[in-house]
Amino acid sequence: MTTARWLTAEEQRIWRLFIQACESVFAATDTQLIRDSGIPHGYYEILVHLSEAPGRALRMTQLAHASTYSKSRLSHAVARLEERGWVVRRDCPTDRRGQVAQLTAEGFAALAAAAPGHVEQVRKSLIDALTPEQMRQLGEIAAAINAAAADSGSKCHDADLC
Amino acid sequence: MTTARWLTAEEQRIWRLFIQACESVFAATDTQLIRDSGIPHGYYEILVHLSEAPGRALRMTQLAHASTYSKSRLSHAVARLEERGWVVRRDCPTDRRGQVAQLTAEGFAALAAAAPGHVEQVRKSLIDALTPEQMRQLGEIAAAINAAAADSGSKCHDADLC
DNA sequence: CCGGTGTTGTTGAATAATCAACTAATATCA
DNA sequence: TGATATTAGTTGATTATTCAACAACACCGG
Repeated sequence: MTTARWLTAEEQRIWRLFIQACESVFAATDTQLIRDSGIPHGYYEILVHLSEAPGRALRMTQLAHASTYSKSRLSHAVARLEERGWVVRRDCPTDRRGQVAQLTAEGFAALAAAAPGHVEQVRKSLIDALTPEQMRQLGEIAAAINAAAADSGSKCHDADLC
Repeated sequence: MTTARWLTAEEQRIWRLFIQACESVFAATDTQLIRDSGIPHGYYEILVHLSEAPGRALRMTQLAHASTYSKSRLSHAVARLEERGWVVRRDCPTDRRGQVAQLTAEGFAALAAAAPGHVEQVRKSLIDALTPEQMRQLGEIAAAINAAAADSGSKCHDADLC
């Protein structure tokens, strides 16, 4: 590596604002979800992805990818969701190694009960804070960031996330 | 609360892009820091704030606020940084309840060694992915989000974070 | 069909974060 | 002053996450 280009004062300012903004949004949504529904945001995401899948069921690996969970983390998380009765694990019919996580009626009900408050909080923390133009810009910025990550991720050899 | 306004498809798309973008940036920076320096990003932030403080020292509460750590989390984290020899705790001279966390020479050296690689990663994950105009927009967007959080936070009664 | 290789998912140990309870010191105010 | 409330910070228990090792199965070439 050649001499590192240091951040300009402006770049550093924006970087820190960005960190703080992300943390404040996620802290607010997570706090609201736990307070009103007892569901941490990570679990909420799992339930959402299951609820949108055909048959409200997904293979563990697909679910992990959709929720950006590692396989291990998902395995532990689904175990806890199973204890709550919100998810069940079934054997995969086409691959005997595989497991299919399926949302139960109770899980769907819990999600349905939690969603309105969560949506309201997302509005408060993010959407209502921005102008429509800024929302549009944020979409493009986020897409650009994700594209860059996907690029460098293409040479990723990490155990779980590729 | 009246009937919740559901998210439009476009709002939901942007919200998910935003979540994913934040996760990809923080995952990348954290992975790089741990791989190259053995310092998780949260610890790095603590070291940075100390390094910038007068005397490279800060009261625990100020440090917690600067790093958006809860008091308990900071207390545990500083204990671990102390084990590494990067920080020392001293009694506060003006308030006998207080503790002052001070960066050691070793801690400063560790930070200095880690910084270039970290900066490089921030460029890769965020800055180089965006146009200068988008960086400017991101700064304003983040500022707006933080301002909204500060507003609703003004009625916050949480034990730690206010 | 058999052996190597990659994939799927789980497990338990180690590490980290959260939560509630607590000590000790300070601030407030009658 | 003295009673009470606040604030600073720590601690230990609970819970969550990561990490490395693993078992079971699928796939692929000979």
